[in-house]
Order: sequence, then structure tokens, then C-alpha cells
Amino acid sequence: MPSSSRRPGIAFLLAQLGADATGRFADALAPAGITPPVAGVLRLLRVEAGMSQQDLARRLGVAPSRVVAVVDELEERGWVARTRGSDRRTNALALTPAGEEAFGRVAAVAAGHERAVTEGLAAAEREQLLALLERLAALRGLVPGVHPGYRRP
Amino acid sequence: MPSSSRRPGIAFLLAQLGADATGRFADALAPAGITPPVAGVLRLLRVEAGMSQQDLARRLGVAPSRVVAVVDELEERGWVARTRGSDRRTNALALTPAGEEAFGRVAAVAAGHERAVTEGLAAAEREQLLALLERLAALRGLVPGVHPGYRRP
DNA sequence: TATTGTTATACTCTATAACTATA
DNA sequence: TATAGTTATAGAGTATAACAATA
Repeated sequence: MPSSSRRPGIAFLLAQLGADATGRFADALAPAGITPPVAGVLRLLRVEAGMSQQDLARRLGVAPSRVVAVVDELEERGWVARTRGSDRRTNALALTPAGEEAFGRVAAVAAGHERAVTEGLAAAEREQLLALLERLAALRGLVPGVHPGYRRP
Repeated sequence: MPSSSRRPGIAFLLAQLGADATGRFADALAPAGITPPVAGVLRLLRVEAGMSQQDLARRLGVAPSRVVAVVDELEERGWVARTRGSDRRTNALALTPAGEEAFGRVAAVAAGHERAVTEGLAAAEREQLLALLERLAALRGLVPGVHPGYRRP
């Protein structure tokens, strides 16, 4: 519960709207039985198949042990396959056809979520806002497609 | 770790930038030995003195039991006093002079944080962005000054 | 000796429910 | 009986450290 001093500034509004968007996205995903971490991994593997779990952990900025649990769940659902990597220590991760379908559902939810979050803004306002947020994300050095953008060393 | 489909949209960028801002604010506050929840309560009590702990819990959207721990900490530091309310069951909460000083430090950190988050944007861009975020927060029905804006029922 | 995936453990944050004292 | 504050407990979520297999 951080707060603004008197009138909220940009930093506070970003924190507030970001928490709101994150919560709404999780809610929108819930009926499909998908959690945000699972959605994030599906997306990453769709773009870059063959990643190892260590690669995934580095890309997501989480501990490798955390990846184990998420991949376990994905594998139990038949959405991801752990196949042999070049090195016999590593798992090469890839989406199965069912995983591709699951990602399709995630993409549909994300599209609806985007509409819901920006509802009430005119098209010109949306473009303006998108451009400003993109610029700010670039200035802050945030990696496209990976949330949370903030990593503690 | 929610993610965008291909190119991040407004919803994803808000989530990403919001998480970044939240983390940076906590980091900026840490050297002063203050956590974000403590900062939020200091601010709320400064604006509305005499609140009960139940009032506080409702305003923040957290469980009353959570408020106990935060107020305990504030009281141990001598920043907040639990005084008798009209009803002998309730505590009327108020900032002490030391609490006012602590709030001053929080306000200074928040000001620096605002500058850091918006660094690199031109003054005109800042105004544009602030106006758009204010509009979006109003559209989403977010309560000014309270984070997180998202409450689960 | 170093690295990958795994397991075990602990820590943080928060909510729910039970308890007490008032009303 | 209902409500304010408190305490106890439990559930997420995550990190750290130890471990076995492989390099």
C-alpha cells in the first residue's frame, strides 16, 4: 500500500493501474484454469522453443527451483514436453499441439483484457498512451514480454 | 509473469511499469527503514486523523488483522498513538509529532521516486502521460491514494 | 570441479477463524 | 447478539541450500 503525497503522480498511478491490470488479467485467465505464470511460460516457449529450464529461469528472472513446479504442471496437462537436450543434463522444453491450443486461449483472453483495460479511451488517446508507455518502458530498460520487469540482484 | 501476445499492449505495459515502479519505491524507502504498508498508513492518517483500525482496513482493502501488525510497528516507533475512541472498543489512531516527521521523509522519498520514474520524458510528455493515466484511473474507478486499486470481494 | 534439474526447507505476506472485551 | 481489536493458524508464493546425475 504505497501512496501518493497529495495528488497522485505518474509513479503512483502506474503502480495502481498496474496492480489493477495484473489482478484483472489473473481473474480473466482463471475460468480457463490458467495462472499468470503458466501463461507467461506458454508464451515464451511459443516464441523460443527448445529452451532449457535454466534458460527459462534466467529469462523470467526467477529461481530455477520455481521453474520446476511450473513445468511440472505444464507437463501434467500435456501442454509442454521435456525432451532430451544436446546435453543429457538439460531438458529441451517445447509446446505440444495441446499446448499450442492452450496458448491460443491465453491470447484470446489477453486480447479481451486489453480491450477491457482501455475501454472508454478514444482511439487517439490509446495510441498516445501506448506510445508514451512504450517510451517509458524503453527508458527504464524493461525487457519486452517479461513481467515483472523489476529484478532484484 | 503474465505476458503479451506479440507486441505488448497497454495492459501489459501498465502491469510491467507498475511492478517496476512499486519495486523501486520499496527500494527507495528501505534506507529510511520504512516499508510501503507503513508509508501508506502514515499518509492516510495524516489526511484523516482519528480513524479506527476497522476504518483503516476498509480504506486499504486489507483484513483488520493485517492492520494490527502495521499499527503495532507504527506505535513501537512512536509514530502513531492508539487513543481512546468514543466507543471503548475502538482505537482512534493519530500521528504523533515524530510520525509527522516520518511522513515528511516519506514525502521526500516519493518526490524523488516520481522524478526517477519519469526521468527522460520531456515536460510535455509528462503532462500528457499524467492526464491519460488520471483519466484511465477514473474510468476504472480506482480510489485516489490507495494502492492496490484492485480489491477482491 | 562446474552445471542441470530436483528436492527440502524456510521465509514473507496475507487471509480466515477463534477469542476477549465491550456494546 | 453484534462489533472492535487481537491472536493463532494456515495457505500462497518465492528463495536458498543441499543433492544426484552428468559434463
